[in-house]
Amino acid sequence: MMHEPAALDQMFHALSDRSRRGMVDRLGHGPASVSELAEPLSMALPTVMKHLAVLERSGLVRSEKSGRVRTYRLQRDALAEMERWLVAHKAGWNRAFDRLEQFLADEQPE
Amino acid sequence: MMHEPAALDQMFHALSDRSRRGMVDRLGHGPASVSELAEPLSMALPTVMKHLAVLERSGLVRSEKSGRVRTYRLQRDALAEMERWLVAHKAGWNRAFDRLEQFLADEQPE
DNA sequence: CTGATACTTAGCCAATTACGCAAGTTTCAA
DNA sequence: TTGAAACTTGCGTAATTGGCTAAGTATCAG
Repeated sequence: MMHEPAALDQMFHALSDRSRRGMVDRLGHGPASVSELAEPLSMALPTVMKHLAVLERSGLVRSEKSGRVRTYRLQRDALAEMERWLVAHKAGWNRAFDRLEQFLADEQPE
Repeated sequence: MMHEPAALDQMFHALSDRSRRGMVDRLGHGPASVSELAEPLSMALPTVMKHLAVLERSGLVRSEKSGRVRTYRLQRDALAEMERWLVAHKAGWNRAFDRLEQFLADEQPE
């Protein structure tokens, strides 16, 4: 259960920035070029590229260049690992509160 | 649709560190004191406290002090927001690949 | 060949983060 | 009241981030 690969670090980190989440959002509507991704984000192009590099390192997106255009798209199954973690821990969350309720119930039989 | 509160930043960031995920994991089994959380993590206490501060700022956990012991516990419903984001975007992920498949099907009628 | 397009690379900077050590502070127990 | 336990605070340092400008490189259109 302690497999927790470093990839998880990268993915959570990648999504901890609003601009990057915005890019992911955009890519959910289909592949896009660097400038298309940059357009809504009042930021210099090199800054956008750094964000894209973070996303790509995390494995959430991938890109390929054709001519002078680099196209980014979502990486299939990339969310799987994060989802696994969240689902596994949601269980823990619930267990914790179940126990709390149990405890309260025991404390105050009224 | 662009509600994306800053809390999401904090939560994703909080979970982007393996030690912090470990603490959350531990708290899934029940509340714990600072030293209990520190014990398995070969780190100085002040370092552990900073990690805990990050988790608490994110809203994922909360703590209260009684006597000289501060007890941490998971914050109910904290994962809800992250889950909402992930679920919403998993849809995007799937949509993207549905379209890709459609495209490939159109391109190569063979 | 020339210029515009679409990225890339190479710095630079301010702010934040991650970590550690050392020295507090507050409780609790004897 | 003395000492240990359990945090807390206060630094200091090194690395990382998120942003920029300026100057490349590589295509593509004419």
